[in-house]
Amino acid sequence: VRSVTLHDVAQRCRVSIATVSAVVNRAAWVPDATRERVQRVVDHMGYRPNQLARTLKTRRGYAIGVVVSDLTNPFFTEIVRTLSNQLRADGRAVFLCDSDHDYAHGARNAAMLLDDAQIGGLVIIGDTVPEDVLAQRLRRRTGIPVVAIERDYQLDGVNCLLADSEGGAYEATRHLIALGRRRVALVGGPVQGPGSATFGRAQRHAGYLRALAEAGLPHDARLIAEGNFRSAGGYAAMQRLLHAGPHPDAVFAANDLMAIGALVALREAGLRAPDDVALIGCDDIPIAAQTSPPLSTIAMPMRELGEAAAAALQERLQGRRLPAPRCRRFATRLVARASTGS
Amino acid sequence: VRSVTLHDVAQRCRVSIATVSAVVNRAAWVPDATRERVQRVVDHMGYRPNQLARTLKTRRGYAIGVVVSDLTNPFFTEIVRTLSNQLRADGRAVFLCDSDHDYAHGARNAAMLLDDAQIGGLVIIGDTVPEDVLAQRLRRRTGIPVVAIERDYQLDGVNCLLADSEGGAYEATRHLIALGRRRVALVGGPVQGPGSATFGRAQRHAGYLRALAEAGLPHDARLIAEGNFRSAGGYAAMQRLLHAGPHPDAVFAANDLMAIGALVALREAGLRAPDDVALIGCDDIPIAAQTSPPLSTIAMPMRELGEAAAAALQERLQGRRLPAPRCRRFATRLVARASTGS
DNA sequence: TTGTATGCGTTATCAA
DNA sequence: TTGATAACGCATACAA
Repeated sequence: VRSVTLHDVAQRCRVSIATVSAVVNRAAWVPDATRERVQRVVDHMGYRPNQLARTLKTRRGYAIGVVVSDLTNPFFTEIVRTLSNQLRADGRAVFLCDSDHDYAHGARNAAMLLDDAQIGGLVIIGDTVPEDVLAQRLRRRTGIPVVAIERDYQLDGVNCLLADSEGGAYEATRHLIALGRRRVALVGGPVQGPGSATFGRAQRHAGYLRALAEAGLPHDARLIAEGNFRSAGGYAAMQRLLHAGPHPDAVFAANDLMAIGALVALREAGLRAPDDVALIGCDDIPIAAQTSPPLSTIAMPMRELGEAAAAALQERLQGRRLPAPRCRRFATRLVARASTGS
Repeated sequence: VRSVTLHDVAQRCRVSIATVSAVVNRAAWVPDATRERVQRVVDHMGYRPNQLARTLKTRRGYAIGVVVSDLTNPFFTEIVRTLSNQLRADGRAVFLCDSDHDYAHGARNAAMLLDDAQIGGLVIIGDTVPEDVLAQRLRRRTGIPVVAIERDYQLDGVNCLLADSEGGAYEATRHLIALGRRRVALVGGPVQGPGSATFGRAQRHAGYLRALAEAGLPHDARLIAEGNFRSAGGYAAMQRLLHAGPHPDAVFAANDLMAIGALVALREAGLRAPDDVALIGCDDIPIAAQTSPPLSTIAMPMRELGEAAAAALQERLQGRRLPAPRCRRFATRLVARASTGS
């Protein structure tokens, strides 16, 4: 059961395969008469160009590869969804790869996509593809558009889309302080290993410190706990915070997943939010609005990021060389819910 | 910047490309001497076979395609993760496509994977690829292994992996009744449209009815509300249930996402679980254990499903024709937490 | 034991 | 305005 090839169509039309190819690729020189005649047969026979052969020949893939750090984090899936819907609307295939918090997996995913599948463009979401690996792969396949979300690669040819996490963390912490809280803790991202190179990780730490300093609050190391951007990490970090001395009266968690874990730890310790401990997260993933109490958070511009990534990619694929500034920054926004009080 | 080809290696070794190809593909007839010599050069030059060319020639893709109904549902992502980790361990590339609750997207995804990317195997998770579309695509690419999870395709060449949702729903409902509840409601999946063809959808409805009948409880239409397997649908369904008359004293939601939505609706209505309404979900996604109160649920065998899918695929790719029975059923398990009482 | 040659389905360069 | 034809990188039947 072979599929229809250029050859079949050509034979049926009594033209050469070159002509059919020209019609399919909308070459300008084909006269309208033959164009129509051929096109009709193409439609009738249900001819579809073999993308493998096409890519083999042109070295320009038609599909877009997406590498994502953690598919179980709604922050990422939300971005992935808007991104791929947009790309699909642009008529592109999207191949997604999950790295499951692992640099090795991220590296393999990038290599598979770039070397094996020979994709036409790449989107990297999160920090799971090491910079040197990316640089090396890009050296082989030069000129291929790459867009990174929430990671600041110092590579030219790659566009970086970043959220203003520093500002968000600053606002979050200020919000807690304005509520009258004085022992404001941070459940941060991992200081090393997977997740640590996410752009927002250091930014959120910095924003937290800036707000504290501005309010003249002392810097207390016992108020800072390290998580891993996952729920279990937030849970463990909160427990450590509670056992480290007099418990904090407010917590800024560097993402919502950790905030949810922290919420569980608080509940188990018999503490209530916001009465005993005011809690604010970061990302504004859908479940944040459905926890009990609903979680205050810093909304990350997930849809904007996804759409901007698709747009940047499409723009560069259309041929234009320079894609605006190398890095673009997107605003965040405070969302106050019950977990920080009414 | 060309990459290394068979030709380059052959030239360097002073052998023909056929020999190098044989070494790379581990042909039996190559003498150990040359094999080693060639292999050394292969490694040294960093040769990697061009998968596109290889697939174009052999018509057997190396990658596995995965189509998933809803990437924002942790039930699916959990399966996807174990599946792709397993496949990666088997040395296969995995390309994932999200259909976002849309038959058209599902159809396009399957077509892209099968026709364009010419994958070597396909896994379909959920109900988003219409049966006729799949049948048609499979007719062109015959012999390609396909595994479906939670959807019962009546196609040969397709392995179906199904969970015992009927039994699970039955247990869930019985659990509620055993708690002394008499007005036991169902928040079900969508009766038509995307989601409706999921194997578990009808099964859960049936299990619920069986338990009611067995307990001699009357069948009351006002106790059944239709959701869409998403949180918002569960929320709306619960609201309808509450407005339809005297509120139910127990609810079985056909998945955890809807149960979480229902929980929010209950809270907003000033009702408490389990005191006023006992609530049980289905799936046992990670957040189910972290809601307030923690959600009782029917655990679906997500890891087993993912691993079995990888195993079935691998088995069929290794050449064995018949892959055990066409359909395999996996057990579910009741997990009692606070939302149904202590 | 090894090399030659053909073709997979395209695109692209020429010549007609 | 068209049609041969040579790659693209690889696998493989067949000749040596």
